[in-house]
Amino acid sequence: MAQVPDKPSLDGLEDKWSKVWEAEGTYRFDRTATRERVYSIDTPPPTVSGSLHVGHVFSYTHTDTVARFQRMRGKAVFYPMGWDDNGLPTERRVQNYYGVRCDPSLPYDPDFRPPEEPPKQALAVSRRNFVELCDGLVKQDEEKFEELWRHLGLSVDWGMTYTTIGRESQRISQRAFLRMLARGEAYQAEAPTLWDVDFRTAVAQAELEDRETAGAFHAIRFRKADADGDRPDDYVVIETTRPELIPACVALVAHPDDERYQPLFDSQVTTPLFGERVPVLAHALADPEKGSGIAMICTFGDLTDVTWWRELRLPARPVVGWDGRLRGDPPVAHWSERAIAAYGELSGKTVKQARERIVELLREHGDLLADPKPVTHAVKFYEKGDRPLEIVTTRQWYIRNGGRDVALAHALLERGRQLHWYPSYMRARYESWVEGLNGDWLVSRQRFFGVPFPVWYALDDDGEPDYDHPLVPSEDALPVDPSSDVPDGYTADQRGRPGGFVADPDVMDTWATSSLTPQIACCWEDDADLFSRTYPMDLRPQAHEIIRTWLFSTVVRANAEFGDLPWRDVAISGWVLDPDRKKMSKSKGNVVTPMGLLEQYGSDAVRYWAASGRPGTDTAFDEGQMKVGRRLAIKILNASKFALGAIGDGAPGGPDAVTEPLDRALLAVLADLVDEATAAFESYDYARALERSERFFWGFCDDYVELVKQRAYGVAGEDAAASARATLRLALDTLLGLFAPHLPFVTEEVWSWYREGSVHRSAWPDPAPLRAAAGTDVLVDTYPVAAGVLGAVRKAKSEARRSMRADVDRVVVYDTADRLTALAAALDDLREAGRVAVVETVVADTPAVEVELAEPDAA
RNA sequence: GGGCGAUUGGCUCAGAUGGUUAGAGCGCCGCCUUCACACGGCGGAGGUCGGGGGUUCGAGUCCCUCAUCGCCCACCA
Repeated sequence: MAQVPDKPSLDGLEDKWSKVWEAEGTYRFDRTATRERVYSIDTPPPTVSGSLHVGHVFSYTHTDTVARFQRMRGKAVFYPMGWDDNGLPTERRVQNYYGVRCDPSLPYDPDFRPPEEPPKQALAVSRRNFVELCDGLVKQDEEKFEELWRHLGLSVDWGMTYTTIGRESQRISQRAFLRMLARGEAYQAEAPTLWDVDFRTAVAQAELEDRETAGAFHAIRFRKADADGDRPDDYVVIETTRPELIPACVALVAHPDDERYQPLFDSQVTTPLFGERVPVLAHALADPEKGSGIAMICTFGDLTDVTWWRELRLPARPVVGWDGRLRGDPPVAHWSERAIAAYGELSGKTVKQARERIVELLREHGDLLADPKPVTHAVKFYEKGDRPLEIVTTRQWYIRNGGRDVALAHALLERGRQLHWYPSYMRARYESWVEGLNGDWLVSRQRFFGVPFPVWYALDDDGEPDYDHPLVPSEDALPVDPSSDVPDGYTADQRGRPGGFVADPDVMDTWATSSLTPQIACCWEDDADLFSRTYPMDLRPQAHEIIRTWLFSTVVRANAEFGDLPWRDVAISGWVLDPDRKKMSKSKGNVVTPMGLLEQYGSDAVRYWAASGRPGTDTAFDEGQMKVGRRLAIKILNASKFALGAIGDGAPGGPDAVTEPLDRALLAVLADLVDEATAAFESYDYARALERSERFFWGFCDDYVELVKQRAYGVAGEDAAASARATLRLALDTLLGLFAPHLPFVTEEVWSWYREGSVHRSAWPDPAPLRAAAGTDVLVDTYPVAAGVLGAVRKAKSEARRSMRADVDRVVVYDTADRLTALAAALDDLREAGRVAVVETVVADTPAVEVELAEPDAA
């Protein structure tokens, strides 16, 4: 046991205790615990290709308070940390950091070293070299992240970290994929796909966002095919924001009930400039209110085009290539020379350039009927992208997620209802997402730093891959990299040869791996013993904006593999907002670094701010709250120091020593507080638990400690002193326990002054002994009434501008008979604390306190 | 367009299942160098709870409606 310091301080507690916790294995998971004793947490693996900001500190603190609570409740807490280093964000960071780009056609260079300074022109490196650079950089990042988390005091078992690009994750990710493939839940299809032209990869519905973008309506005339003159009546006018797609036009479409266009249905028109004959068709999705009420269908301008194209069984005339430029060859072979020349004006241009050029051409030909009408409209973007998405037909892998299967969608909605949501209203986001799915989950990405699809294709005699019968490895061979590993029955030299094989070139989307974090953390199939003790997990903590991605996809995977939920509870945390109510921005987050805050205010203080944010609620970034937290932590040091000084070195009395009515009343109130804090934590309301504990604690310091101070020193005799000391000891133990999940450093520091072991391994406060000490006949009001009178005495002294030590001649308390009876037992304490000579009580309907101060000393 | 959430003193927030004069903290003002705490303590001023209507003996707390803000979702040519 350590000494109580003369001058307790918060400085250095983080270093001191994080070292001790590491050395003692305080947070190590007990692998012998059976499932019902385990509390397992599916911690979000932070993206390491960036920096941790205060938003991370905020939400990870929430989870940590819950972990600490459950640990004190006697659970073996399974709380591993993962690092999400897989995927595009890491690729982008590596490209910028080293000034390189990946060129998969290059051979591996084992001696490659990145340049000291990033070159102006990005250096092309092989895929394997690129992946090695990624691996190296993420390791550096992960070390920094771990340091911050330790400083913050996350009670993670640091012996159990995983990374989403690690071997284990790749194995589990590939295994889960192969099983879905075998069950028909994963499939590939060649279909129109949302495509980012800068990243040159397909993207999934979950990664889309709409952005208001400036555009313009162009009124364009299409000549009726059977027109014999050049009268206005010979034309149909459409309005479009994408005139550059006219060469990709395959039909016009109007609503079946639209009388303006009914006569035209099934007739033909010709496209301007290109003279292609296309039909006029009817479809209910066409909106008579929009534009001129008739639209051109192109392959493909937007998702509605895809629907029309599919349902009306139209031909495809794609013009936009993978690079976002118009393709070199015209989409139709039989075009006239004039049409081919017109297309030649567009080919090779970006979509934007082509649009400008075709508008000029249309104007020259008189097919543009008016100046373009500027509009602002919502356009789909990849959430990490800079240019609007195009729709390109490609072969991709999909996982069934209910987007094309009503029965599966219902099953997943049902899973959502089985899950316990905290706060409960967050479930609405899950449901609206599932109900709005418009296709299966596209999981393949044409990128490099990710988990490869464990698949090869046999090449026929012409060297064409047989996509319908993919070659797969056995599970015990996983993980595989098909670009270097060879499928069973083939030799390496058959790669790419007719009659040989070829690797699937794609990697899985990040979410395809992170949707398996419960399986990865719990070591599915790789450690059956651990898995049986930890899975399905107890808690998924996460932010609300990734309900549609991370949460939903995790449910999809667990439902497919195990027919069950991956966890019982989900706790949704809010965002950190700037003081001006905007989501905390990256730039802002870099100005205010988490480590700077932790050093300035102390980790407990920053945790206090975080833990004050109620579950699911966006919270303003507020250094003022950190100051308050720091003050609370210091108060805990000092109040504990006093309490321990008053208790003295002798063995503390147990509950039996508590005899004084005021002491018994305090413990009764404290027992209620324990119940309230426990209930709050059980429903993940760490903020409520903190707020109630804090409120009690300040009253405890201001009122109770002041009331019993003199008695504890012995002015009222040994028994009365022993009662106060035993109560102080019980209250101190209890309060440290209640605060331990929120303020782990200061509570551990105080605990070490007078107890063995860690407060974080001690039992969560139990109200039963407190109630036993209070007794069944306790007058609970004794404490609040006495505290109220003491407050009135203080107020009188303060208003008289006198010292709190000033003497008081007489106090008269007016109150109800019951409350005065409760107060009676604490009158001696009240006189000592307030330096009051005489206290009188008068039964009255209206409570009041009269205070007569003594004359100040003439001196 | 649909849905969810929020709207309480200058600021940031509490106010379970409706019930005495609506609570904190910050900031502000004043006082107190008190033997746990000057990285302090004590006290004060300051809101009638976004607007309107309703239910009720009684509403910040339930219902309706409007407004503003934020977020989620949606096949916006």
